[in-house]
Order: sequence, then C-alpha cells, then structure tokens
Amino acid sequence: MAPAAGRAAGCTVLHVDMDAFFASVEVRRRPELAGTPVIVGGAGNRGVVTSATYEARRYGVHAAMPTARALRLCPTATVLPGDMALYTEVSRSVMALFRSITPLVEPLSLDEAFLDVSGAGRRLGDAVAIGEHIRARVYDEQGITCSVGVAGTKFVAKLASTRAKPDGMLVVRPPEVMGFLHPLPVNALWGVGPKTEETLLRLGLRTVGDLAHVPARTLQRALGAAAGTHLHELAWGRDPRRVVPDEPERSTGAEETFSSDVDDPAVIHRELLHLSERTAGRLRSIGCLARTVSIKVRFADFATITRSRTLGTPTDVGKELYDTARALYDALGLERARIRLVGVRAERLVDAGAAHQQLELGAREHGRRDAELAADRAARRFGAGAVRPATLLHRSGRPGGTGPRAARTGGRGHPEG
DNA sequence: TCTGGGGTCCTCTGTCGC
DNA sequence: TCTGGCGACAGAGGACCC
Repeated sequence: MAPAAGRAAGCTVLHVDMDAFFASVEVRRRPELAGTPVIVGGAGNRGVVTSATYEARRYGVHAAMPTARALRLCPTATVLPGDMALYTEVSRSVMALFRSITPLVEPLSLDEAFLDVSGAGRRLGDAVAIGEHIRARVYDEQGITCSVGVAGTKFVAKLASTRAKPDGMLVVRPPEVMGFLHPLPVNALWGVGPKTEETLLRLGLRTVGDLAHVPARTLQRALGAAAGTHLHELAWGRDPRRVVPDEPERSTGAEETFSSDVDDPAVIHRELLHLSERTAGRLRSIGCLARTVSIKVRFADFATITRSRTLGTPTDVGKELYDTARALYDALGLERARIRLVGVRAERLVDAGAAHQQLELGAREHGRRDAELAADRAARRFGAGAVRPATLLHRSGRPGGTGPRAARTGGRGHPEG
C-alpha cells in the first residue's frame, strides 16, 4: 500500500467519501460542538442514528442504532434531528467540485462518489495528486473532511477509502491488491452482510483470501449463481464495472413508521394517500412515470410484506398511485392488525416525456395531473404542504401518538465514515 | 435491546402464450 | 384435445447498501 506520495500507475478510479457527513455539516454550522459527541438521528421513541461524530463513536455509537440506546452509551451526546435540505445543498456543491475535475462522476449517495480520472491526468497530475487536490478543496470550500481511496477498480477504491478514514487517503496499486485484499474479513466485501457472512463462516471462510481459494462452484452452491460468481471475482480483485455517470433511477417511494402501532384502517388509508402524494411529487420532479405500484406493510412483530400491481397506463398522478395502493392494501383483508409501518413505491419507471407523447393518442384525462402540477408549483413557492388533499388537512398532530414520527431525519443513507 | 428511510439486485414461483 | 417444455414476465420476498 502506498502512502499518498508516489506514482499511481494503473490507478484511475477514486472513491471519495465524506467523513461522518451529516454530523460534520452540523458541527460546521455549530462550531461550539467541535470535538464533542454529536448524533444526527430520530429523537422519537423509534428513532435511529443516521450519523455520529467520531467522538460519539468512541462510545460504541454507530449508524442504524436506536437513538435511545446510543444515548445510554453516550449520555453527553448532542442529538440533532437533521436537516436534509442543508445536506443536499452541501452534497450538490461537492459533486459539482468533482465534476469540475472529471465528467465521469458516479454518485452513490449524498456523501460519496466514484470518479474516473483517467482523462484528467494531463491537467491535474496523477490520481494521487488529484485525490489530494480534492481533499484540500473539499476542506477549504466546505469546512468538512473526506477520505479518498485510489485504485484500479471501483471496489478496491471503495475498500481503500474505508481503510483511510477519517481524513485520509490510501492508494492500492495493482501489484498490491492481493496483499491488501486477502487478509480482510469476508464482510469487508461489498455484498456480504450478516446473512452471507454467517453462511461463509459456516463453510470455514473467514477472510477474503479464504474465499479466493475455494472453487467458485462451492460459493455458487452456497450463495446462488450470481452472488457466488461475483464474490469469487472480487476476492481475486477482478471488478470490471466502469464509473457510470447519470444512471437513471429505477424506483422511488416513501414510507413512514408510526410512533406507535396503528390498527385503524382510516389512519392507514390517510397515510397511504400522503405517501402516494409524496411519491408522485418525486416522480414529477425527476420526469418519470411509474408502471408498477407497490406497497409495504410492516406489522407490530416486524414481519414485513409487499404487494405490487402493474398499471394499464403509467402515471405520475398521486390519486392514481393512491387508488392502486389502497386497493392493494384492502385486498390484504387485515382486520384490525397492528401495523408499524406503511410504504408506497413507484417502480419500473419510464421517461415521462416519451410516455406522454404516447398518452396523447389515448386522450387521457389531464385534470388531476394538472391540479397536482399546480400544487407542485405552490409548494415550490410557499413551501411543502402548501396544497394538499382535504383528507390530509388534519393529519399533523394527531392525538394518541399514532402519527408518523415527529422528529424526521428524512433522506437516504447513513452517511457514515 | 429493538430495530428509520430510500434504494438496488437477486432468486423463486406462478402464469401465460406458443 | 390434452400435455409438456420453454421463454417472458409479474409478483413476492430477502439481502444488502448507505
């Protein structure tokens, strides 16, 4: 492994990952919190940690941990609800910085991205120089730190940035890949979570090196053809995936956990309407229509089911998503079952521009969609929720604590690291 | 020590048309 | 007319990621 200095022959992929992103942005906004444990996450009885400063992590706090437990481990921590609008804005600036270096930027989430810098060398030097340049500029312009992994493949670059954290950079040249990879535990590999790790440990496979030295057939039998082949390839450092900018979205949706379990169908219906409106708004904002609508229902015992239906005509209209979502829910025939969470997703997305041209031929009814577009405009001007269906007017502040969690952290991901 | 929210991908199964 | 094989597709669920 090369420290930052030195040439980066064969290394054209950078993985850049912000350190404790949400928490770092909060500390930047409130400098008096610098050097103290800060947790960003839901503060309600069902909230979880979204991001934590390294000072909090020393107490064992980590992402996805219930906030209540995190506070037991680290009672002095400051808990903040999170500000997705701010994190999105910082993320946009950082991604714009990356794109000023190379057009080949593939964002993975708000706080990390792959960069292919094979074409940027003449201007800015080799991948190592570019990595240092990025780290300096992110700190100067945003006041937060990031870590960078440099390698010849995406997955080694990602592992390298993880090892470099916090506020570091690690270069893994092609001849060094096996020495870097093989001592790592199997769960370091992308795609190995708790279940797969358990299966691998049962086979006596503890390290990436162990995995590399069993026949691919063994892994395929244990994990399925795709996963087995994939992991075996990764264990030998083979990852042909290129850095691909502007991948189209495949689905979008919204879900809510109630602050206490709900058994009233009227409350569930109202929530499905709200989630359908949110999902439709997102579809319109990304210029897509959904061919399939799916719902998710999580019961009090955490058992989760999904149901889906493909529409005759793709849509981005909240009312149409809701009609399907409600029909799917009603078809479950749940008699006063205690429900913890409901969700609505729009799947098999198609480009709205192309689809609408076809819809013109069918002389579709436009009234509802026009009304929702007008609501979008009102929301942009006066704020979210400025216009909403009459049945949702009394949604907030429902008594009995059966509404969605009060302290929402929103957004995707735990920008950890 | 009780488990959020937004996603992607894969596998299995059933159905349908040929 | 019935049956089986096959591919395509839809639906459900699981695992995983951030």
